[in-house]
Amino acid sequence: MALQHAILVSLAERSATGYDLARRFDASIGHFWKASHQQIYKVLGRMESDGTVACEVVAQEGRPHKKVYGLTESGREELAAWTSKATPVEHLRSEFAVKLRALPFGDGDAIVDDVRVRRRAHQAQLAYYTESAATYFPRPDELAPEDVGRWLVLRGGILIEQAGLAWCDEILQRLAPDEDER
Amino acid sequence: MALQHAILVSLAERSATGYDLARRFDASIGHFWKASHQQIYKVLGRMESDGTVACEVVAQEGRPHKKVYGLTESGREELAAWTSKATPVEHLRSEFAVKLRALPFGDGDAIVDDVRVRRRAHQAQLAYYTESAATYFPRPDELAPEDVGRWLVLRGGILIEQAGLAWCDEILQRLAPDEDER
DNA sequence: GGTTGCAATGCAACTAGTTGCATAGTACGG
DNA sequence: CCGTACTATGCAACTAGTTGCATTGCAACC
Repeated sequence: MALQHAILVSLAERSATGYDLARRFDASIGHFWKASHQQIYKVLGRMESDGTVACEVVAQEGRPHKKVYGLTESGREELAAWTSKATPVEHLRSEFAVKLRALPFGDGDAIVDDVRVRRRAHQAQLAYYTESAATYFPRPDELAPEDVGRWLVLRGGILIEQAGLAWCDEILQRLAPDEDER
Repeated sequence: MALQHAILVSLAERSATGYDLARRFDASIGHFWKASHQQIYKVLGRMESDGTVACEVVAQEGRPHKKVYGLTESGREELAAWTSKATPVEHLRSEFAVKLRALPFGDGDAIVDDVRVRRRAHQAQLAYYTESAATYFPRPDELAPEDVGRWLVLRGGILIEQAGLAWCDEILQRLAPDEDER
């Protein structure tokens, strides 16, 4: 039930509708935890009946009404309680690694193509994180206390994408050494 | 249905019982795709009725009988077909990153403890991969063709764990700079 | 002689997440 | 005026994975 906690964090940062949350989970926090709007509405509904969040229905002109959710006192407690107990170390799960192991039984060229796609994705993501870091945290040595978490998360993203990129480069060097990598 | 493909790869490398597979998914291939024995038996059953694997029941003395599974022709085709089509790039999903973002709303000391646990886990995993690489592939420049995939997977593991370790170190430097890191 | 552990298989109930569909009004481009 | 896109919410059916339990027999340890 980790989505619950991701929602708690997101709502702690700022109250929002399910729709807003869905957009945040497409960007920002969503770089580390994806969720569809269906799943968000479902969990949000459960959280409301649990009492960790509460909503206020806001009528809008020319738009559907919306339900703005915020944390309740019990939600804030739940969030604090979650941070204070250890999160089990998640093991990585990479379909891509499985596929690499399938090299002797499959189509090497297709796998190389796959690596190239993946390499570009890592590059794009890395560029995004790097720019975000430069834009929002131009002086990482003088961070406001409330920004430390976000900065560290960005740093994690950067390190992980760099590792992914380096992996792709090693693979390409091994499997397609003659071709121009770009 | 990625577990299916992981099982196909594992059985392509060597025929096995469900029990054997469960052990492999605790080590080896399991470093990149975990699965419980329950899940394995379930999927194996479905794969048998799909005709991608077939089993032979082997009686044993003083032990329960066992079902040794192997790939069928259709299983080999399915595996090759899977390698030849692109795997969607999986987005990472890190409860830990979410937790970091919860820093302003939670218990900083507990989070630091969590980072230490995580750091040790990355260190252990890195040591395991490094040793495996040294043991099984002492001469990475002269790999047999069938070993290339396994070698690249190990390299990926090493790069990812190094990135995880570096992340933990950055976090600790930021959040607990005075304390001895070891 | 009892407990623990290994080999070997599996069912049942549950939780989490995905995919597909539905609705409804507004705004904007062609 | 027609189609597309955005705001906003949600249900239903399905797939994947987790958790808990059950069985059988042997070997080894204390």
